Amino acid sequence: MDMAHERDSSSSEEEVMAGDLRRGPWTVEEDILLVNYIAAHGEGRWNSLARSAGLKRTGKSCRLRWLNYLRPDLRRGTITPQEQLLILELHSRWGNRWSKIAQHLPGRTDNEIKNYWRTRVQKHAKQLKCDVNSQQFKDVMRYLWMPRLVERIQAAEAAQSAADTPLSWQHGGGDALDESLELPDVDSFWPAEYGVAQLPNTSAPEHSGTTTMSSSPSTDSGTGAQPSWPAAADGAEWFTTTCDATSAAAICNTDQVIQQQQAPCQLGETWTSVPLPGLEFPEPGVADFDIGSFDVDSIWSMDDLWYTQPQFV
DNA sequence: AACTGGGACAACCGCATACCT
DNA sequence: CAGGTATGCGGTTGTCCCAGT
Repeated sequence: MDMAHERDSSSSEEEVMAGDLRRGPWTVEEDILLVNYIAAHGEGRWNSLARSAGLKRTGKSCRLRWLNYLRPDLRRGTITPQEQLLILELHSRWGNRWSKIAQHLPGRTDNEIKNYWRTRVQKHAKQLKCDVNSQQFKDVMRYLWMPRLVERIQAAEAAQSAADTPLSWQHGGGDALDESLELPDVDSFWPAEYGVAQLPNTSAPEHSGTTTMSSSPSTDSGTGAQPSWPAAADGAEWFTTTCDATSAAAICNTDQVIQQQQAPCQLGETWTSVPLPGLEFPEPGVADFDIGSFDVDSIWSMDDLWYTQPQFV
């Protein structure tokens, strides 16, 4: 979206004048003034910059405009599944520390991430009639959406390597991905410090075999506590999302015992959606986090419940 | 065609912290 | 060390656009 540059700078009727200071949407002329001034003198000292550049704006306003819109290294366009995955993971760890989260998404601003969270993620929580900070909703993210995102990332990767053609992340291929966005490699995109542990390819981490909750290795404290899982072979990386029967059952409001896969999802593996035993599934019914629409009932009923498990190959 | 409601995003506001004198 | 100023951050609001009616 590039509303500011489409706006006619003469349409200033709605803009509020507070004393000698302008407020409201920025005009093209103001943008040019700010960009040119920063190009010549650099950024910083925003109050004096605003005056020197001839902008009738507060320093705060100039800084925000520059950081959130005019800065040349901004990456505009659709939030990719990789970025979504990272946002979910980092938010689960740090909460609403938007600036901190944004530092790990090059070219994205804290404002953009914050808006994404409010418009997409909180919307889903609202649809599910639960608080976005509730354990219930966190479980939905952790056990359904995040594995699904991993699945989609890997599927797209596979498709890309097979066809070596531009990809669309959108369902149905109707909405083209911003062409400026390169599709990053999952392994390189997901650095080890983002809550991944090393585990062997051939065996899942030891678990009780009961419904004991295996908490995610990522913690909100941000202290970097890592799980005491076995070391990996062959550089395998494990995604922190774990599939746990208790939480899955809670998510689905059912007492039915769900086959659990307590091993974290491994990024390097092939992921498959597996129907629950004894149930028939016409189509995968997991929430689609990207397109922003899904059937709430499909989350909460058993009819469409799928869970994801790593397929060892 | 007009209206309306919701989504998406830009911008503002208040507070906290850092920095400077 | 205290006070003032600048900057950064998170929450909230405002505005535009578009799909549905």
